[in-house]
Amino acid sequence: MRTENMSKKRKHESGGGGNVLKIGNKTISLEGYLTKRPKKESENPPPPPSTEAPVEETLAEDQKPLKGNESRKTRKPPVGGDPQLLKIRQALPIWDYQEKIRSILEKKDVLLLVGETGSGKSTQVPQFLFQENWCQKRKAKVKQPGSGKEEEINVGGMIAITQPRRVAATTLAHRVSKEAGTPLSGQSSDGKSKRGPPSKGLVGYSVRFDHRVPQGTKIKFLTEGMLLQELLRDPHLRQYSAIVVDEIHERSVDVDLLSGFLKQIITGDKAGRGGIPLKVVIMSATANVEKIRNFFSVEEEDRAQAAPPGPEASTGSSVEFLQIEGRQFPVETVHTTKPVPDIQEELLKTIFKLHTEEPLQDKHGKNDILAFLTGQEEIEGAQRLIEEYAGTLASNVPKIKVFPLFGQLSMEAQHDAFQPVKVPFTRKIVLATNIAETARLGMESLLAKPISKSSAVQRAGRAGREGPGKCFRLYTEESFDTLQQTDLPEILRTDVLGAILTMKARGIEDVLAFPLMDPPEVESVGKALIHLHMLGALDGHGNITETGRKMVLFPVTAPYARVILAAADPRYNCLLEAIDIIACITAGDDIFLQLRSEEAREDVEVLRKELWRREGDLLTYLTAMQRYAAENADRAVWCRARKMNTRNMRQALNIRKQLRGLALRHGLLAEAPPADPQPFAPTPPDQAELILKCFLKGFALKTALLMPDSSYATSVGKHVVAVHPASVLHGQKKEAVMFLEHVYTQKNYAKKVSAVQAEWVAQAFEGGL
DNA sequence: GAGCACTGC
Repeated sequence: MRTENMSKKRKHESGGGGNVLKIGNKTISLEGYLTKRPKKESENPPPPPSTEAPVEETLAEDQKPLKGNESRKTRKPPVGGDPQLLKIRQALPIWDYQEKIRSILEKKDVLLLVGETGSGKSTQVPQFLFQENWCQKRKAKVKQPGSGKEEEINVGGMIAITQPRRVAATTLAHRVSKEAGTPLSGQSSDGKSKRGPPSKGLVGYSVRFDHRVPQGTKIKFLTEGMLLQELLRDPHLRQYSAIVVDEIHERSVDVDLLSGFLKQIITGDKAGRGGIPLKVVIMSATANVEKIRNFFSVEEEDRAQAAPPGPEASTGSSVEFLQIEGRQFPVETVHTTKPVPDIQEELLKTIFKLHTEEPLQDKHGKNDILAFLTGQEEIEGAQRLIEEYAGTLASNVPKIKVFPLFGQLSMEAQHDAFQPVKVPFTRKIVLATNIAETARLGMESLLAKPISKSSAVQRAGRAGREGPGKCFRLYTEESFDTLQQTDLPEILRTDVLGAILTMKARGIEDVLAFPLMDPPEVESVGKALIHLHMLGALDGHGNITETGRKMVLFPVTAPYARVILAAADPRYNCLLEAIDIIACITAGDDIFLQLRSEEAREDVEVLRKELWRREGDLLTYLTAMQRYAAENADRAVWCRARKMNTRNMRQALNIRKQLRGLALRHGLLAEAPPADPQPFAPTPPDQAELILKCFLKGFALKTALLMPDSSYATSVGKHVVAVHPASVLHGQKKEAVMFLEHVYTQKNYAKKVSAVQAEWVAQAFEGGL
């Protein structure tokens, strides 16, 4: 049973995979919640593949391409692996389509595959394809760009499968390597890679902070962002024979950009790949794929541009379409008959009606309840009310155990929400934000979004994955009818600054001509171009500069990348400090937890004030990072004493390490900084001034001057902004402030605020700092 | 004195 609530959240479906999920070092079992496999199998998890097995021999046999006229019918199923796993794989809806998929891709370069979550497409499609003839590594001749000399290179041999999120990529890779029966090891960026000779394996993955690509990898899972990064070094994606783009329906900016680059590669002249085509499989969990299909269909004009029409030009370039039929239990969807005046009350009524009327368990499993709410506060409120009311129930009614689930909860608490309740005669109720929707916890679910009808319909279908289900929409059928058909893709909702720089750095001169499924407004592209010019990433002709090329090497937004470059300049010489600050800011939510009560504030006031700096939030972040890194004892204890977000501080340290490494590799740092812990020494005021001037290089537009009436007005546009109460500069008057973020809520608020001098701001605009 | 959620390099 699911209860859903109107919410603006992004939806998401997880990829295939098992019912056990690894997050960092933790293994989270989804059993008893949204179990994907029949009970029997999940109760008897197959043994891990033995590392003693003759892996190399297996590989040699399995990786053999088909010979000449070898019959496909007689070929063994791909990769031995575990026989129990093979049985599960054979039961997947996609299994019966494998010959069809192979035969399509033998003839065509592009396949659009629609299949529900759980159809097995993410795990099986790459395994269906890696032995194909076209998927083997080949020698090819390409002309060198400058000299025109011919050079022999390797093209192809690997399949890339992109995922929107890291957890999905790593989880799927683990799953597929198990199925394939080959170890998933190799170079790990965390320095924990195993000793001894590098192992061989069919499957690898590459995500930020974590790369495991064993020797002989044929199937590589990566995040969309990571493939975009690879595109910088390898514009023709020469190491790949095929790219599988999974979860394209989510329409992230990254997947939209990736689609554009892939379209250019498949419609281009292929000279950069020595004439060897790149196969592309586009996978979507939603059926309304007309736009995607049209986008990848090669129009006559595209083809004419790509190559002069030849006898074979009219075949082989169109998009093949294949829909996988899923298995579905019926889902009863119920709307309210009239608009709900109080959503909280309606939620309670629905939950308790279900609780008293529905059995705790039926033959399909437990009847737990999952409800989606909009935010943490709403969840905490609902939990209080439910528990209060549950206490008044008669003793013959089952007990209730409520599990809240939102991003700010500790990993342990999030983990709890996925465990079956151990107390007998008790129903589990999970109250979640859209965190439960993401592959973060590997669980697919339903969530009504007022903006997307198609996904609401799709989600309702999902309630019937393990057995008949019910879906309660706490709004009327009429409001459902008013929902938009689909979501607005992210690229139309957000700033395109980063997207434009991504294109420019990958050789796109005319960004307006770049193929996109949903091109943003020309005006917003123009604004981004101007902003990039101001940042020094583009020259007067709109061409990428050396500065711009260096900026894209750093995994931060363009303004932060500009700050990093400025900080590396000998005139400023504050790179390590800038990196510390940027790491803290980009690690997620604020590293300082918001304190609600006066009491909580008093508890940590003394310790927090040790970190405060009169210069503002940036220098405060710097102090926090330096003290945290200097901490020799338990860093988690250090965080808790100051009510700081432990998870984000750990993440900040990861980012800091990555940015330092990149700075070193690209010559911004002469030598590696000394290892932690280093003794803390406060940053002197003149150094603080240099740091703030560096940030002005990236954020000159985000400055405001003090007005005679004590308000602040932005330097450009003269909009009134107020310093956010979470800032250390709240309530203070400074002649000018720089803010890295702003939100418009009750007021126009500036966040991440620093005190600067009006003169510095003027200099930043003149570019004369 | 505030307040939506989540993702990526």
